[in-house]
Amino acid sequence: MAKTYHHGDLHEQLLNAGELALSEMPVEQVSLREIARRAGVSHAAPKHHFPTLGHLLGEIAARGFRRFVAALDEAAKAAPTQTPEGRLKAMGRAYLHFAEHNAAAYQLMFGQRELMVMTPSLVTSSYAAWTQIVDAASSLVGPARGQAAALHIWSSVHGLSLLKLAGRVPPDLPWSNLEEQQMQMLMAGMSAE
Amino acid sequence: MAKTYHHGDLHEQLLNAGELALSEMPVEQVSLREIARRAGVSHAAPKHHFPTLGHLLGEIAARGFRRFVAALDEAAKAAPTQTPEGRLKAMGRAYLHFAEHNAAAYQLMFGQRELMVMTPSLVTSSYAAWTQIVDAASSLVGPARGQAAALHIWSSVHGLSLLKLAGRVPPDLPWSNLEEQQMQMLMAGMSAE
DNA sequence: TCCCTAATCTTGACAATGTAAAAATAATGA
DNA sequence: TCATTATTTTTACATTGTCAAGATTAGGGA
Repeated sequence: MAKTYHHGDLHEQLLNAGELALSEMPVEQVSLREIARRAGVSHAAPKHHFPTLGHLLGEIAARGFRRFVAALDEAAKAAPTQTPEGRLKAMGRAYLHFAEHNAAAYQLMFGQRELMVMTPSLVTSSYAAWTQIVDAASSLVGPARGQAAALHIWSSVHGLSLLKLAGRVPPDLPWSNLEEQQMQMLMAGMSAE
Repeated sequence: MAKTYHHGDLHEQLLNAGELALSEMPVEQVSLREIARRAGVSHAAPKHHFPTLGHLLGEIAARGFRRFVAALDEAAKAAPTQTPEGRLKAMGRAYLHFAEHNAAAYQLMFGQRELMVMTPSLVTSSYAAWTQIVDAASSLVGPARGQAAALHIWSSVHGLSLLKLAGRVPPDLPWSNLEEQQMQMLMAGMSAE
């Protein structure tokens, strides 16, 4: 089913336009009409490809999760010290880096945007991100404590990212040191017990 | 300057209506017109009390932070074991409880709502929340490491709250146990080193 | 080649939002 | 009492997401 009707795969172009918009403006400003505008079509054109804005955003978020998983995976493989802890630290740093440099996308992926629809591909791709962290955590603390440890990692890094994005980290704190300290405490908490 | 013009202190009533709305509907649906509607005035009436929706939301968030600080303070005072760790744990539990039972308010306070304005009272009340946690953390790990520890606590509990609110905590995990485990790892991470 | 059907896109409309300006109303102060 | 000022309402406008009706175009038979 090769698609080349009017615009040649508008479905794909809408996703691209959405991602581009998300990289250039805050998540709140990314509207259906804005995406359609960027794709060069009328404001109602997306209707036939995505029933609702929520579905379009859901697909964009799914793409984000795929990039996210890939970034963490790559970081783990490129970790300087190839131990469970070394890989986890590398993933943590990659996580913070991703959130900071893909702020709007990250906020869409994890945000409380009520209208975003849990598309099947969003479910699977976000679940893949979760299992990725569970696996990495399990290799450190064993499978029995894997999920709890993963939740702890995720909470910490997620919370830190959001506090930073929301500007709630006091600006007088030296960030570069802080990031390392946070990772340190995180690892210590899991290794203990 | 006793205020009893038309509605008898509409300023206050708008804040009340806003808080009530926030307790009855998701944060995304709380609009200027909705708050005005609940206060029984026209949609443009708030203009003379709050120049913009962002200012009104900012004041509501400030109130939320005051309730938040009070709740954590009370929890610390009522902690069963009056040690730095005991108080911190009680505060952590109170934090999670507040976030869960004031979901919309919490999401407003910490959310990435772009339009919310950092009102002076919001700055001071949110800073009060921060120093409250720094103080509690300092009493456990000493003032030198207080800020870093506070950030770690905040990140973890904040992240956990948001993951739960966003429905990203896998539902097959037993929450009651998890909450305790998370606190355990959190404390272990700070106490180490 | 022609034409019909179905997929795709545009146009126009509706209700809702935040904000601004103008008009109306009520309270204050002389 | 009355003019001034503070407060609220009424209109209006530019946005937004979604829907329904058209117009347009592509595809596959004849």
